[in-house]
Amino acid sequence: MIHRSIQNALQVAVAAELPDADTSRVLVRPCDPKFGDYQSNALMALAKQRRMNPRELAGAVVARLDVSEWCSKVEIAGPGFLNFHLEPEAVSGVLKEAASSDQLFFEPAIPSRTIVIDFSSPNVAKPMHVGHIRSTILGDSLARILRLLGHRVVTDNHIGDWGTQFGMLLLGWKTILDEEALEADPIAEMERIYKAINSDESLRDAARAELLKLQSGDSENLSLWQQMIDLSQQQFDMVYGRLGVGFDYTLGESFYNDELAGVVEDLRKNKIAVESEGAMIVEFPDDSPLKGQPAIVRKSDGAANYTTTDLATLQHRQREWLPDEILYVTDGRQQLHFQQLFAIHRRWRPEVSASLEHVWFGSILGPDRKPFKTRSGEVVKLAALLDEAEERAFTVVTEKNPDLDGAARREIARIVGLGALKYADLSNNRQSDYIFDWDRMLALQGNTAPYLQYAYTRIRSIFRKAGMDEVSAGEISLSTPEEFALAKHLLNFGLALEQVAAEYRPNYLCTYLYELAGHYARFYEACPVLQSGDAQTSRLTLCDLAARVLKEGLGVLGIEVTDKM
RNA sequence: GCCCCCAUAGUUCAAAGGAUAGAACAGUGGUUUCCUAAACCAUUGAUCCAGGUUCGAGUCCUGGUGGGGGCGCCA
Repeated sequence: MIHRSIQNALQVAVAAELPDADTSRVLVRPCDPKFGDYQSNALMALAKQRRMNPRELAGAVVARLDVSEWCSKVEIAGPGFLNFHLEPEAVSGVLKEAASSDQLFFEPAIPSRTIVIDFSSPNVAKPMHVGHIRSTILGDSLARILRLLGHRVVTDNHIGDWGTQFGMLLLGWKTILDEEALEADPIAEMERIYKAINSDESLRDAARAELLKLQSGDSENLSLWQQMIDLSQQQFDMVYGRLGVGFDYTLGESFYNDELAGVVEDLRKNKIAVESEGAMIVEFPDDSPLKGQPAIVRKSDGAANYTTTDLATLQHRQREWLPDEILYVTDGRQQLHFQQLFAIHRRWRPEVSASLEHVWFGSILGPDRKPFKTRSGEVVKLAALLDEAEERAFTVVTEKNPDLDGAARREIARIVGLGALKYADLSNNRQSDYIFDWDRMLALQGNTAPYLQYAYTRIRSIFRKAGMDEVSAGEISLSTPEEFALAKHLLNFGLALEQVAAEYRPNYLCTYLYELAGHYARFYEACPVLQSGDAQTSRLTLCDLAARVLKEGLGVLGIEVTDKM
């Protein structure tokens, strides 16, 4: 990548001028086109530390800098910025190379890390709902992006398959289960019996008794419990199938049951956990934000809770996969829990160096800025949400392209509808709450999936018209501003991927792809491809590269493309 | 009460301590004998308040104001 070459050259020049400088912080980044193609502001910081004049330092560094292989000029601007302007021949050289390679403007990360990603985590016997969508989509996208960059990624769906709710479910199953309803819609029926038992105070003791039987290994209850899990997993698989989401492992909470007592005992022996009002708790007297907010690791009834399960899970992941990093993709409301979990783990396993990251996200709100619900105030089920996305997209496709046959329109609607839904989520900063709005996400203009998918179809349409599927590599000439701008933007795909990986924010990639589609649209307006004579092969190559980057970029967001729409 | 998160055009969102805060939607005006006009071009308009650190602050620190969330036996 040219960017990296320039950065390396700059680091060498800085090291020669200032032998004691930490050049790892000397970075080169894309910048506003009015200043150049890449920019570095590192010299201002270095000059400041040394009480030097930043422009003089810049002058001295530039005198030692040779980037003529890639740049037509390097300027010192403002208080001490370096602005780099790319040489068209250098850019077209990289494009030519990429055209005949699988490496699309990015390089594998060195070193490659092992990253465990914990996401989605639905509950057994409950419908997957809108609350699971951000975790599922974000986690899947991060997994894909980190894998593309060459990391070893382990995805683990930590489903909620254990806990007090099973007492009520078991009691309901034995007393009020409607077999036919279960057959027709198992999740709805399990939800119904749970609600029925839960709302009746007088059944509390009976439900508790069922729970105890389950916990002590009663074979009937274990078998019913397993049925509930299997029925739920079928539902999960259907939703994941539609979303194109997969997991390497599905290890639910129950997987760790046998380890919980040992974890608590270990914490007690090491004086990390202490008894309080019959429960075992961990306090954080030295940890400012956690002070006064103890975590319970064993309830007074002797049962462990989720903090303990998460500790056992951590231990298992550490032993099994030796991760460099573990990501927890969950709602921001669980921040306290994860701070406590990480703090306990640091004390319990100080030798473990894996970095633990809570990759949290904000809420999805309705137009009224309250949590997103249906009109009648119900939680929105995920399957219904996917149906509606496809249905709304089908209406649009039918309106825009009535000549396509029904099956083709259905398939396009599936790709466009699900793409729009995912992109609306991923294109926002994950930490923001965002307002769910069908019309905006499916809009045909603006920063939406349909806009990006449309850019792709326009490229494919050119190849269809040309009667070819791909173009054989040749010289690339970047003679117009639109061609040059598009080409230069293609080079930065890898930077966008790295930016996502550094902060676990796919919205950076969305922004990059949206800009790419914009550059392509301007190129498309200004530069005829077919019937452009000598320029045709060069322009077709540019089209093909843009299409490949769009497809791969959307692909790692979990979004498909289509040749026609 | 304590703790956490958030605050940017009319609206929805961006912004690696960097340059004149960037888009989109909505609004207004324009572009098609030409590869999909689901497009393109032009244009109006914003950092909650008060201090501080810095050559430079939407970004970091302190104190307010407003909103959301969490606080020992749900996850």
